[in-house]
Amino acid sequence: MTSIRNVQNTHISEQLRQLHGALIDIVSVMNRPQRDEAMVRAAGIALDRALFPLLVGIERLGPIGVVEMADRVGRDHTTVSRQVAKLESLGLIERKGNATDRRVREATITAKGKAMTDLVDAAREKMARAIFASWDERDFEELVRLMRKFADDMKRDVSGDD
Amino acid sequence: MTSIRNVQNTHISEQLRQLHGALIDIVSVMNRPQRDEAMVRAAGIALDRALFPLLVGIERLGPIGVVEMADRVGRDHTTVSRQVAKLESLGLIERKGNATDRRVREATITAKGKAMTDLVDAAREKMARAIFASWDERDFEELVRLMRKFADDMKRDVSGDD
DNA sequence: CCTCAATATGTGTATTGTGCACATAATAGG
DNA sequence: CCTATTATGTGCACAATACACATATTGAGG
Repeated sequence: MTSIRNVQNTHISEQLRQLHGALIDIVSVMNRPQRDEAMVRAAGIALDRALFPLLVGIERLGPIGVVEMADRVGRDHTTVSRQVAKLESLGLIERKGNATDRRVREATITAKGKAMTDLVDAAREKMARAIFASWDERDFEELVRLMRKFADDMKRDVSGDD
Repeated sequence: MTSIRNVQNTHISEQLRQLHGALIDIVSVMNRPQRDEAMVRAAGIALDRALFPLLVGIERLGPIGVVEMADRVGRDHTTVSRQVAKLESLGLIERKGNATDRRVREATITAKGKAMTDLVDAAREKMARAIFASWDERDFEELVRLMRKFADDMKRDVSGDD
């Protein structure tokens, strides 16, 4: 192995560590005393901390079953089963059996639930616009493109050899 | 407001939604049955699920106090206090009072703890290299740069008006 | 120098969240 | 048809978490 190659490898390792650090910071901010929850609470609605990611996920990915959702959030399917049931009883989502596979009971967001995620989305967008206000357009577009690409390749890789 | 401006605003909103979607996917993968934990478990060591993010955080950010760490992970400081105490009793971190402020007991990773995070880091780097194998160098460098910038601006913004 | 609000850490205790063992229903493939 | 696999769900014990409260220290004013 040439020393040039070593340098490059070292450089990539450093870059990867940088990237991981940035991801930690981002997740850290997203974890803050649950900004979303605080938001909604301020709007007069209360929702258990644990239910929020699920509601958002169902809005984004629905109709979606319990198992797939559990895989997404990294929790046991029984845990998610209970939480989804709670969201249903609150009228924030509804479920109906899938036509072709009657084992799955797909969850979809209701108007009431959507009203809630819309509030949160608006708050998030406002925050995001503040963050990107000082960015030039090229960088912004590039971030979106590369982040999307990264997420896709990550998913592909994980499902591939796992 | 001109219609051109509307189009731009709509475009940005779409981009932001894209970005948020990508972030959800990324966090989703990072949440998988705790890849890290599974890794370490495979290496013969067992560590409570909840302790892992803290150990990694202390390795990255240490020396660091309980309150700041709690802020990072979005948990109550009392919860983190107990978890850090557990990490200490396991010999994975150590703590010493800060010289100038004797209220804080800063946590630092030990050799034993470092050995553990090194294992995980190696696994993560391997995974990351697989993901980026098909990327051209420019895109990769740009992703790192922009992600770091994004994380920094995000932090700045949050601490600013919160 | 003294007082008091603010900050960092920690303990007791009740509640919530979570996973495992297990069960049922439906599907898919010999 | 059987049988292995998959999706969902319940009972239960335990882990994780937050709230109320306590102690020690700091720092800013008076």
